[in-house]
Amino acid sequence: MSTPTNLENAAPAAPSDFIRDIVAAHVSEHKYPRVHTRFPPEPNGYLHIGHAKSICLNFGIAREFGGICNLRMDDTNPTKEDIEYVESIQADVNWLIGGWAEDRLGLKQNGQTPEAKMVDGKTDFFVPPVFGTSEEERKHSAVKLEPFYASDYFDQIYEFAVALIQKGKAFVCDMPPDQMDDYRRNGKASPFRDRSVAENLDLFTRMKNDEFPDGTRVLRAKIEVDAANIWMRDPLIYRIKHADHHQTGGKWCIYPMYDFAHCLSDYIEGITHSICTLEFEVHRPLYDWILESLDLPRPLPHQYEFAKLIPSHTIVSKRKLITLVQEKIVTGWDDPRLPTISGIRRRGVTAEALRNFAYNIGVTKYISLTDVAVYEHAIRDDLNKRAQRRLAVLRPIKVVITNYPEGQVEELNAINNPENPISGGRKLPFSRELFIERDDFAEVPPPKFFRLKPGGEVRLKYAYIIKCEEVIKDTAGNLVELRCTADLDSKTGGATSGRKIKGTIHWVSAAHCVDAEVRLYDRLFTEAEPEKDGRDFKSVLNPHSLEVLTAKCEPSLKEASLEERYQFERLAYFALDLDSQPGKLVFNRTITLKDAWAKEAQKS
RNA sequence: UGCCCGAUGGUGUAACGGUAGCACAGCAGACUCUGAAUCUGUUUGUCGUGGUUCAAAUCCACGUCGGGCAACCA
Repeated sequence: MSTPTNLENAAPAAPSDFIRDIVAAHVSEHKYPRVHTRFPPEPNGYLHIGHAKSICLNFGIAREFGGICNLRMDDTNPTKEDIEYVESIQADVNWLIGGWAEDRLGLKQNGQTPEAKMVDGKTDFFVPPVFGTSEEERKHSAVKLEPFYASDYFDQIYEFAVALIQKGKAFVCDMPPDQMDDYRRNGKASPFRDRSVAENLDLFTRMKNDEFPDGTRVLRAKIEVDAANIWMRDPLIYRIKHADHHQTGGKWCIYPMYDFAHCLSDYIEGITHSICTLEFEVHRPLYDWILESLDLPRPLPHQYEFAKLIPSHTIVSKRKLITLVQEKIVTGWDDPRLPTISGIRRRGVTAEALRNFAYNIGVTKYISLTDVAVYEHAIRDDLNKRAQRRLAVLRPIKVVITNYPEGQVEELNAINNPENPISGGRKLPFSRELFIERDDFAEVPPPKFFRLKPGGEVRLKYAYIIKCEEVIKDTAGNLVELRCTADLDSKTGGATSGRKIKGTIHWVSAAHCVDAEVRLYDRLFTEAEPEKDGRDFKSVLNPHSLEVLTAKCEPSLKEASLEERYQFERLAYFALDLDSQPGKLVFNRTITLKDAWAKEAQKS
């Protein structure tokens, strides 16, 4: 999005956490020629706010230490993955790192796969990154770039498996799945554990050549039968799966498991710091064992683990996100109520706000629940500096200024953003008939109410001080109109404009305003932990997570753009939605302004 | 049950043997042509018990509590 040029760069100078400390130590001792991280999502769902934390960590490190961060699709399970997700992941990553770390993004030339070369007399596989480009440059470049894919390495990973067999460190196991699980749980050796290298090679080749049905045979690493760490109990590294792959089509009927593919993918790409979440901690010995068993010529990557983000008042598990989408509880993966990156973006949150949030929450190994208020604060903080102020009335009541001439129109000066003087101003039409916010009038005012009330005065922002003279109701007793008089000398800058009036309210001119659909989003769940104590998250859905209204907007909003952010004064921040058409404005409420009055009103 | 990891105010995080700090939230006030923003003040904390030390959130031991893993998922 376009960024006002004079915005202070709110991004804090240098984040610090235990992983960056490790990287910094490696840099100072020149352990690696260059820091190289990676962000390796599986394309089986949309990226969410938890991934955003990981992206900010991995690209942040690349950025701070002059390194590179590869984007890699961790696509070793074709039955769960889809090209739709590959595409959404790229869009989301580009958006989040745009203008911040996009030049650290490691990609590869379209179709490029690792080549075998000799290093120190050993066969090696390596695929170099292309980096230092902006998204814009990539779009116009003749050389097409794309993410890395674990599936690009299936040939090499297969070779590594063969090498492991040849070293006597892997074997083909014919046990049925249930029995194998049972043996592993009980630390018993597979009866096939001691097959000869020749037989293993033959069987593995035949697995690859489509001679066996799914589930009949697997390749297992030969490590330890009864290791304390279950992941070291002769873990499975290749399985037969007759399924077309979104990248390799029908080429393979065997696919490597995560543990085998991931460390080797890291190695092939020259990754130095393989940063993942805590649940992989127990896999680390296996990660190291595989790489160390293969006698590889280049420095090995190492794995470091951190606690994933758990935000309050939402859910982040892919399976449950899918449920919300499929059961149409939300409108799609980019529903602005969802914690998906595409939903967050559509809601109007900027990438910078999301990055600042990621910085604020830090990185540790302690599993914690992050209060959504921290997230909301990051959004408000960003939007306050960025958003153009506008006047709009969500729930209108009509006001007639009885002492203002009929047919007269004044153009009043309004400031676009008091936080940002160079953002300039605009003209606001004022006339005899206006709309004000329903909540800004009370016939029977509660204590400390300093908005409009019968016989009371209030200031219209940028305009006059008005006094409520009469309340007009229909026969049913519903409020239809307020008749007010204005202090005609009190216009901003006028003789009596300095009068102390406690309340200032927003308004629009009835004859000049434009209608817009506004979608008022709120938290999707009413509870901080929707699934606390095994409760069904659907039982705590917030019934008011979306309210749609037609708002009365000042006319300048006709020129609203998708890139801009708006504050409807005294209400909330809004962004134009994708659904907007020429002549039909649709705004998403990104987040409300803090509302001290709501808190005060609740006390009484 | 085994193995691994963790524990600092309400929440999140810092302090790397030497004054427990910051942010969010809360509360009180100032300012205000946004009850926003801004500013000021403020409540609340080192899981427990021992030990080492002049000195422990930090090192050690034991315990308690919480979490992860035990998929032909990643």
